[in-house]
Amino acid sequence: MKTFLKSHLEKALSSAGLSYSAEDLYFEIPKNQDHGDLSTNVAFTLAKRQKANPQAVARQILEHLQLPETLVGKPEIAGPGFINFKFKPAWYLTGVSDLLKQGQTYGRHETGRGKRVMVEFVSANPTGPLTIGHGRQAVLGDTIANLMEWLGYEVVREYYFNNAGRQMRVLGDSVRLRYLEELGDSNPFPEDYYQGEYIRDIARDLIREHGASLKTLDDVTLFKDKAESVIFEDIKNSCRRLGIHHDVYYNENSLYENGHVDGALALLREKGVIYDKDGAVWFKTTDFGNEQDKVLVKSTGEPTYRLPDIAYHIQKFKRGFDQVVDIFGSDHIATYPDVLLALKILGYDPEMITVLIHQFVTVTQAGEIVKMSTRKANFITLDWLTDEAGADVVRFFFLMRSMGAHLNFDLDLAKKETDENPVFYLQYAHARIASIIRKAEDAGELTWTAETSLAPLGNPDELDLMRLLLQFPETVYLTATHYEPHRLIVYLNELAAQFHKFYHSNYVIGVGKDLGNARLALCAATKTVLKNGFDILGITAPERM
RNA sequence: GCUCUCGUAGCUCAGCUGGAUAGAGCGCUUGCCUCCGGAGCAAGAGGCCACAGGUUCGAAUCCUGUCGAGAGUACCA
Repeated sequence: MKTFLKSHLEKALSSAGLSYSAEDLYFEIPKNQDHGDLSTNVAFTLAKRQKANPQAVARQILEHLQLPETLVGKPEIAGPGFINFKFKPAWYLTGVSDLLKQGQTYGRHETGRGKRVMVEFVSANPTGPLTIGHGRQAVLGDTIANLMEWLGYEVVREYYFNNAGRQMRVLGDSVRLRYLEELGDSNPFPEDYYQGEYIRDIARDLIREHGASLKTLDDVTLFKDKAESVIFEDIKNSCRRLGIHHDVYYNENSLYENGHVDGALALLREKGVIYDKDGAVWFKTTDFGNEQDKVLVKSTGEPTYRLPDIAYHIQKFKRGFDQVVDIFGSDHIATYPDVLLALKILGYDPEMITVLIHQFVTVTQAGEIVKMSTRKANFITLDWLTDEAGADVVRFFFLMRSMGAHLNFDLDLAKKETDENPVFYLQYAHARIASIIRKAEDAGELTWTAETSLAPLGNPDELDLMRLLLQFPETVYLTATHYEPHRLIVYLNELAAQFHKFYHSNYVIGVGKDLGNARLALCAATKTVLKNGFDILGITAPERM
């Protein structure tokens, strides 16, 4: 709808002899419907540049603007120089017919066709169950991946993990100590070890499988491996319950085995941004405006997380991705600038990497803030939340706020308010439409197809509903390109509200065949858009509730 | 100390390259079920958009400063 007007406007501008650039042509949907369906402030932008009166410029534009009268009404100049466009019903009718023809592909785009994008998310090391914080990231990542698919990209969902290093040794030893404890040997359990009950569960598993035969084993490898496989399975299951899967689990260790870590260091060294001091290897980030140089390899010979991260991202591009999306919690906010800097030095375009930082979930219970820490075991697991609220509610809840905002999760409210959760409002609209369609078709009176004549539609409720339906493709596009899933929820909410409003004063059944069929088709169109939106969000579209 | 994110209704939050009268949900008040699903609809109360300056035709939105919240600031990840 915008591109249509845009091309006409461009013609008008050039025939009026006004110079413009593509960015000048911007349309917005006015908040106030008296201002039409679309509005442009192009007269302001051009007037500013030429130091002219915006209203005069607007008049000049309109003199040269020719639009098909069957689709668009006469544009009007309003206020200090806005140009407002109002569409005629015919525009909506053809739009909704198209919608019905496209069905479940309505809202998809081609902009990413032939391009590959990787979305990396969760990437929690297998040291414990996923928490609510991980849950937010998991749902965000999966939904952003869905959105990229709707833009036409080929998407790979990736999980990066590390099963080596100190953390994992501590994990293994934690299991070992619990194992001994369960067998009656009490040992002091260090405070910085993993305190969670799940460690004890794993230890009991080992007793079931091996009895006391591991008692004299000092090497933690077996304990570590067992913990890793049990926990990883648990993590995957937590994701699965929310409809989330990963295509690739990328092991940090493979970067060492294939020489990519050393390779990355060597490349940086060639660029002269590396030096040795105090037995460690340093990255000269101060040359690029940083306060401090960063260590890439410790004096122990062990690399810090930065170096494998750099190597990993080099591999992402070598593996042929055109675009990379990384999703981190705000606790990783300091780590990515060094990685991006290194990639830039090595000649990669940092624009190809989109780093999305989401704020943490703060959990309150009985007015108290619950602190989350995997190690302290004072955390709330994602599984628990899924048990309590259900997958749809969990997904929706994590998506409904912008990721830059802290998400306040009131547990008491989440538990007792499930009936009034906004997700039900949307799903109810879908179920209600399904019910109407069933009833109308069962009565044998009404039918609809993509060819059904929508001409009888035209009252304000119907036009408002159609207007919103036709905004869906653009909403998907904006939601995806801004990586802001909550925008789609805001839109779907508006759509559901408009449908309920339409429903209350416009009968489908019992109003005659022509109008009935047309309204039935409008219901079907609404159902399609809701369903397509739910698919992107990953929530179910119930036929009955 | 420094960096990043944030501050909008009683609460939780939207507000699209800066646009016209600042919105939604929950909670509160009041109406609406002989009729397609009342998990709904309609109406109402509720605001110095943290504060102070600046930029311009125009600021919740951009810039500077102050205050307040969160995260980061390791030879931990």
